[in-house]
Amino acid sequence: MENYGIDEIDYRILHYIIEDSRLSHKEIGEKIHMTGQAVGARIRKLRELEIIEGYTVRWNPQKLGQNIHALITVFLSSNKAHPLFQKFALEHGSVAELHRVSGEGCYWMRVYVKDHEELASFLDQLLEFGNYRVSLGMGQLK
Amino acid sequence: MENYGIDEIDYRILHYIIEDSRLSHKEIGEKIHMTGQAVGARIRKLRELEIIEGYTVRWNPQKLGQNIHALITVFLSSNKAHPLFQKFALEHGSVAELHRVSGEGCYWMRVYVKDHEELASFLDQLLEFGNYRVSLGMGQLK
DNA sequence: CGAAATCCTTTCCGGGTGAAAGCAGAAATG
DNA sequence: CATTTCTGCTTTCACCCGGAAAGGATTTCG
Repeated sequence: MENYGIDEIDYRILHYIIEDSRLSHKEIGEKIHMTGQAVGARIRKLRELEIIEGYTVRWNPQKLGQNIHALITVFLSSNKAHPLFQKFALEHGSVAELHRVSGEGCYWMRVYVKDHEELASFLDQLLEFGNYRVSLGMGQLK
Repeated sequence: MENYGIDEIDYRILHYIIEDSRLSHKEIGEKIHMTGQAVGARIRKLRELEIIEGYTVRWNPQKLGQNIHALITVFLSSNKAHPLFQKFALEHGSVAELHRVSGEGCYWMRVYVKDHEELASFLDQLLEFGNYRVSLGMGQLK
């Protein structure tokens, strides 16, 4: 819970740029009654503390033909399977996110593919390493 | 698979800005042998097509004291529970992501909390609506 | 009280962004 | 084949943003 020197103002700034990282410092400053430069200094601090890890975009897989959004929990069948599975998942372009987990399963991952066929093929490959449980995303609410 | 007018160059640009949305158009242009303005026009097109939905940052929940990253599948006990559950999840600050799913469960969500106590309290509230399965994130690999 | 630290504002400069105009190559048409 | 049209890139330009530096207000501590 090392809270570094983060205060309420930093939180508010962080929320604003999570929402839209292209807000100018000046615009954010107007919301919180500061100059843009002061906001810039705080954002720089958030970067240096690595609370902000990087800048990216929200993009729409469906509009690129990735119509299937699968949330997959993986149960490896043997301890030896880990390195191979990791290599597989890291290198596979359909895997958008991968976590080691405890609780249900060994890994959890997010996969985007374009159709059922591609999903089936992916799951076939996955069977090499162990078992899985799949949920298909039907719409993001938040 | 409505591919709009997206070509290989657009894909490359998109990958670059998913990686780092603060790359200047000029820098991207150097990688793909174009001027910054041409890159800017393509990015504008990606925004207008809503392939790029918005700009945001990658941030580190742990450094803000949100030490627990829970991946939760929710099984609602009754059809009547949906509206209330949705309201609960949408309004609860710990819920970072929420999807309707088919397959395992009714909903899938990502939750950040600071400790086990907070998680337990959250799960208690969740029990009002139905059942759940929890996995705890132990490290992101991708 | 005086010094140091912190954090803000003011000022200024380099550079990025987006608009507009112009140009080149490809495709369509007579 | 010549002409027109369209598309997408480059050039130019004006504006604004972001970061650095310097200065000022407030708090902390000996």
